[in-house]
Amino acid sequence: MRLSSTPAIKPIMQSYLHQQIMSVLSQLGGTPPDFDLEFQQPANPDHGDLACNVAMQLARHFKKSPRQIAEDIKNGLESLPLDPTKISSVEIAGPGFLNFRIASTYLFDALQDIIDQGETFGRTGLGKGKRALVEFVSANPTGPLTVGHGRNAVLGDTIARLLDWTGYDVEREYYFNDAGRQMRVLGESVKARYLAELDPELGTKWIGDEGERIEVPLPFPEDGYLGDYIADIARELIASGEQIDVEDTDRFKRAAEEKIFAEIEATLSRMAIKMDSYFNERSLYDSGQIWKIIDLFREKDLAYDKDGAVWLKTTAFGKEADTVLVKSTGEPTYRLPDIGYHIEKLERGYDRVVDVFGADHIATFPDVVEGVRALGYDADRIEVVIYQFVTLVRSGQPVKMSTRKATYVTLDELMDEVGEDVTRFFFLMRSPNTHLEFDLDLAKEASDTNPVFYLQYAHARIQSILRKATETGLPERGEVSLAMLVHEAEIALIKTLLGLPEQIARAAELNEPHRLANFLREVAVAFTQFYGNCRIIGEDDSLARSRMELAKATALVLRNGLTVLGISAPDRM
RNA sequence: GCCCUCGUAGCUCAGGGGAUAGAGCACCGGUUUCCUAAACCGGGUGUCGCAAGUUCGAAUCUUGCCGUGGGCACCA
Repeated sequence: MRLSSTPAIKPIMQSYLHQQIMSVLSQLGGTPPDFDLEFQQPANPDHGDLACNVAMQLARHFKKSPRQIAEDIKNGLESLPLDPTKISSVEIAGPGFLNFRIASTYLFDALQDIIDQGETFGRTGLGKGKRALVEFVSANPTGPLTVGHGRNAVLGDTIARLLDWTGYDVEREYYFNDAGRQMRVLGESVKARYLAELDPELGTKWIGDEGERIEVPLPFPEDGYLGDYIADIARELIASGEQIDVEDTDRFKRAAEEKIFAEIEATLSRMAIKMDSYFNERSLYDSGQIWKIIDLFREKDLAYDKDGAVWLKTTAFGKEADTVLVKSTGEPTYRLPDIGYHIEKLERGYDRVVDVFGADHIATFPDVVEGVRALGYDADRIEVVIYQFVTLVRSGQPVKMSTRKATYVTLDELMDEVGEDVTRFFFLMRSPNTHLEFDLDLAKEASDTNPVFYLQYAHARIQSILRKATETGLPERGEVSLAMLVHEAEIALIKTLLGLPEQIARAAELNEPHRLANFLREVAVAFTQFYGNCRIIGEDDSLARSRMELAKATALVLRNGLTVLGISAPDRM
């Protein structure tokens, strides 16, 4: 039997051992000034539950061999002595590692603790009293959300959930701009379709590059939006019977914005995503904040006029060239409102300001962060999560998508095809900074080859066992003795379960939800090994009940973990 | 040309300066009078892109080179 690794033990044992080892080291003659102990969890179970490399690190300091130092520390620890209800053994191995094994009584207490904590197991208080803002999606309402937005949405929402579970007071915000060029073109696109609907004799023209030529009504803008939803909006306007002044392009824009925003919210809602606030870029103009920022840059000699435009000295931030803040037309480039927006967020007092951006922003956000910093704000509070692009794969071939032809796959279509849970999980299961290959065939497969089903199945199976146990007459109440859980699969499972809080905390700290997804797979694997080796129904009542407690704790860990990922934990499949 | 990402098994990818670098898929073989076979068990020879450097120790940190993707507009 191959047992899964034990990612859990470290925080439990570490603080205790840290104290004990430092105490021994001071008896042995002390440590260098800025020295601190390092612990790690061995990949190999033969190396115990926790290892310390202190002997190797201090070989030079003590002018002794690492193994000799390890021997001295071990002797020192044993004469303290170590608490046998916490640590069951200390061994020296390899070049001088100290390998510690956790006492099983400690594990049983910890297991009881999981059960007692129930739905709150996994929560930690690292962010207690702190506030975080996660800004994500932030697509201008020019069309339906696409697969690419989906990765953004799921990452942002899950990061918010992770922060919530680590004690932060979290808000989700959507930033958009309804006053820019994109939205103007959107209004003109709708207007052109509207006119064409009213007047079938209205001429058409061809736009686009060679190979991608598309027929559109004559008034259609060259870079207009081509999706069918534009004509739908136009037809709805006609059907509404409203008298519209066709010169009032803004009316078409507003109609489009309203309709599209409602659809975006509905799409997000399918994935259990709800924004707390929407921030309109326009408010930065209305408040005049934007122009104050330029003055501040000028005062610091970081902005100047040239060729009728206002330039930001990005060369002062290490860039090759300066960049334009305000065009000669008087219209700011995106940098200026972006800087303003981030200052606004920092002034709202958040301890962490997380942005979720696609890879196309990778080179531009540093201008914004450095600009904010240059104005005296604590830009270290800004954390930018960059994710790489998504490729859909069907039958081993990439699905061709073209924004130009509006032949992209929408997020709704993706969810229609593979389901909401699978959509969320697939967007989360890879590190944000790796290019994501979304295999549609795998996503639709209802077997253990699909990682989502594998996790959900483990949960459903536990619930099934618990139902069955009740049906077969196992008394609800009775003696439970967790100390009966001595099989190596049982011990390994307990150790794995204990890792949930640390895994969530680490994923939150690094803004990397995939860590939790990977951890849950380990839990499911460890449970499956337990399931294969240890029966519940049919055993003596007290052993059966003890194992049921372990199974319940496993279900809790799976459900809590899946909840953080925004994925359901079904009782039956 | 410059900046940023990534480069790990046939494929998709984990990997927090540590011990013999892992998982899933695929492929091969086995398991069902037994709590969900939507399952389980067994099977891994890889220049961790290449080369230097730092370190007791490097897939991990530094630098250079090669390759992928993204970006280098008075677009966002």
